[in-house]
Amino acid sequence: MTNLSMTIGELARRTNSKVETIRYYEKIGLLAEPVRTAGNYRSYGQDHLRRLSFVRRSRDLGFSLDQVRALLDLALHRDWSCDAVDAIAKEHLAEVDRKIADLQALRRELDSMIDQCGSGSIAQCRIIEALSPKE
Amino acid sequence: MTNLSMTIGELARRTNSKVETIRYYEKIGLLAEPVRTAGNYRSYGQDHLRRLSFVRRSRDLGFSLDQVRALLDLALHRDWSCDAVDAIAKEHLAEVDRKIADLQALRRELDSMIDQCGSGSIAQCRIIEALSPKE
DNA sequence: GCTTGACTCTGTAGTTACTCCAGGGTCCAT
DNA sequence: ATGGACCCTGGAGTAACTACAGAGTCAAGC
Repeated sequence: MTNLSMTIGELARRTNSKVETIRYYEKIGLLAEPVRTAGNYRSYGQDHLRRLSFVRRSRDLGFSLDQVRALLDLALHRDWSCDAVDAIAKEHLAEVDRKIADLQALRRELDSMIDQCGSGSIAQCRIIEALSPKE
Repeated sequence: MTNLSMTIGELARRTNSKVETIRYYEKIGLLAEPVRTAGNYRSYGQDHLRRLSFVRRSRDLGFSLDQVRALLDLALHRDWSCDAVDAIAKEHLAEVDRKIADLQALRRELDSMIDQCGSGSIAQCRIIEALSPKE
């Protein structure tokens, strides 16, 4: 076992977040209070790193903190019925699939713009249409 | 041409947003002021629907309003050099690809949980690990 | 062993992106 | 001609950060 231990600044760097955000997550109970050093500095370990990374990346994917909390609960599925886990997982799966489809549509359009650019000028741009309601 | 025209409430319903959010976007200049009816009601057309849909879905995918503005500018690429369009599009493309990869990892884990549930109970859950830094 | 600069602490105020009233006007089906 | 569902403006409230201020900690170098 790697007995990793880091300061709040290092954790922030590794999870691409701000120091203040980490303290904020601690305050609202999303991240467990870490142990403190003799000088009262927060000291984080591997599980803090994993959990915070999950939170930050989920947020970056457009999930609210409440949804992130639900996903974390799902992850720990402490004494839950399989039916409940199944229902919640399926709901999230549907949303994830929707997001993937939207991102792929956006991706195609960005790609096509870069392509067109390579050949001199941009003939057309449909990135707005990529995320518009299909009629 | 379909000469579509709708109230703010209908636009909200069609774009999965709140009436107040639309008025807020108008206030900060993200959405053009629509024409008004005799009774001072906002009246929206096809392009408002498209643009707002793009904004809402981009937001749902975790882009900030500033990023959305950049994408919209890119979409309209009024008198921009191809180099500029290319650079910005490539930057966004990289981020989009990252997001797709993360969502697919999350998707796999949710899928596997649903699978395990089907066969009685959950043996393991790795959704946190799915979005953790790979060591 | 003392300084100095980068980092941490708590607490509070500011920002972004909405969201929710209050108090009133409009529209239209009965 | 009236009740209910909608719209208007303006302002306050919420979620999720983000940025100080003022003070303490730590390790490197002299």
